[in-house]
Amino acid sequence: MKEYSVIIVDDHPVVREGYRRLIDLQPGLKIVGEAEDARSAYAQFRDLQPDVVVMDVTLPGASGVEAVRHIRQYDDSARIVVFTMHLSAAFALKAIKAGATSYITKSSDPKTLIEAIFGALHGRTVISPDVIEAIARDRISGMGTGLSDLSPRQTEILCLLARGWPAERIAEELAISQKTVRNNHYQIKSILGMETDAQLVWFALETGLLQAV
Amino acid sequence: MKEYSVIIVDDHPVVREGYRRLIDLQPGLKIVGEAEDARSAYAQFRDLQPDVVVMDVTLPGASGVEAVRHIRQYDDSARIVVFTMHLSAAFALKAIKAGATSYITKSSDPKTLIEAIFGALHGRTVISPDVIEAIARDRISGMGTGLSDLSPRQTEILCLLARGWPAERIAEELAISQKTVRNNHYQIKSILGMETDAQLVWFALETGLLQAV
DNA sequence: GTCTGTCTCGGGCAAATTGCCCGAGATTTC
DNA sequence: GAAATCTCGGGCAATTTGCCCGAGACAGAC
Repeated sequence: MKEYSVIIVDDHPVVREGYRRLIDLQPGLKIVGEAEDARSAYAQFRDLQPDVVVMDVTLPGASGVEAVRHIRQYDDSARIVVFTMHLSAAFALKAIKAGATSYITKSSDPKTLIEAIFGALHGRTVISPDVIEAIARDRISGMGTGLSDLSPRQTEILCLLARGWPAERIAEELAISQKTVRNNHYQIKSILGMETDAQLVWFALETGLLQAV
Repeated sequence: MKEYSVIIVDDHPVVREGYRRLIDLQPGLKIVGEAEDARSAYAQFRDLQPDVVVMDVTLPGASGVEAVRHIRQYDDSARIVVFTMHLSAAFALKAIKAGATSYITKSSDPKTLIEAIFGALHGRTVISPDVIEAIARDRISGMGTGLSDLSPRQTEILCLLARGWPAERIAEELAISQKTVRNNHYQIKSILGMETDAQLVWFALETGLLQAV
């Protein structure tokens, strides 16, 4: 029986132990490497050429979605199973668009993860049921994730606004006038259909633009 | 050698596997039960009377801090190690005040967790270095968590504001005038020293007043 | 009893911001 | 090279904020 190689990427050591217990003891799978951030994930992939990568998308430093994109750029046939806490339609869509093969939440049954890994080996995409439901709900209630309706600049400004930066500081940071920041602020709220600034924060959080501490 | 009993509480199955690998294989410790939410954590504690509880504080449904309080109410000598992703001074202080013996973040070295468990058996409190630092930083920059500086009513209004409710809806909900809501809004911001509404959301999140999805 | 403190609720008003519309360069896309 | 899209900001009325004030309620202190 062929044994497939796996590398795991997660920033929490205890979670990596969990993967080992789950994946390594599975006949047919073998963990050949571990990484705890996006950069070393990429390095490990290049060095070890594993059959599958299992990774969280919330990592210290660069976003895991970036890591997915990066790895797929290097090797278009890479199989990447995203395994994360975030039950967010927007997050999932971003990951899939970036090139993830599957998207599974950590509250799923461990069996689901194993199935997703074997599925990925055969190029099958698995998305856990809770995420499917979230995506469906999202599609019904609105148009897409909403994030895609914003221009890059608007996304950038939203990011700063949601962090709690005052218009003044944003204007400095981006070297534009406060007036422009305010205009964008207004535009962003009306595009996303939000009434208050607090809602913007929640949006940024749900969408994965920002991460809760 | 006496073997101490442990129950683990976490809503992610894979993380629970990680605990098993870490704790169960440790000579002197044995996992006798698992729970995935606050209610069953309490039930398990009553049924199994373990020597230590290792639990995350962000659980589906009721907050883990409540679970800590509940368990300590039932058995004042219970040893509870909080093991969580949240690197937040306010969160840690709340957990400790609720009766947690130790507070360790998931990005800590696994050894730290084991040490905290054995420490807890002897009644020692262990707080991981990153949290200590966060608390120190907090104490220096402000006075306490800040939440205690707000009146009950202000806390209530903050809660609604941080959820993203417009002043109008808050006024309705609380049956007061919009003007009063606005005055409180201003007061809250100046008491807490915040400049923007987005910062209020982060404050509510860090302080445990609200929980991120 | 009265006094003092704190909380809640809101009025008032100048200063600042929002909501909304507009136009001009720069870039992209076809 | 025409059309579409971004980005940047001006303008201006309507609203909100920042800040100060007073009144009624209710606690505990003396």
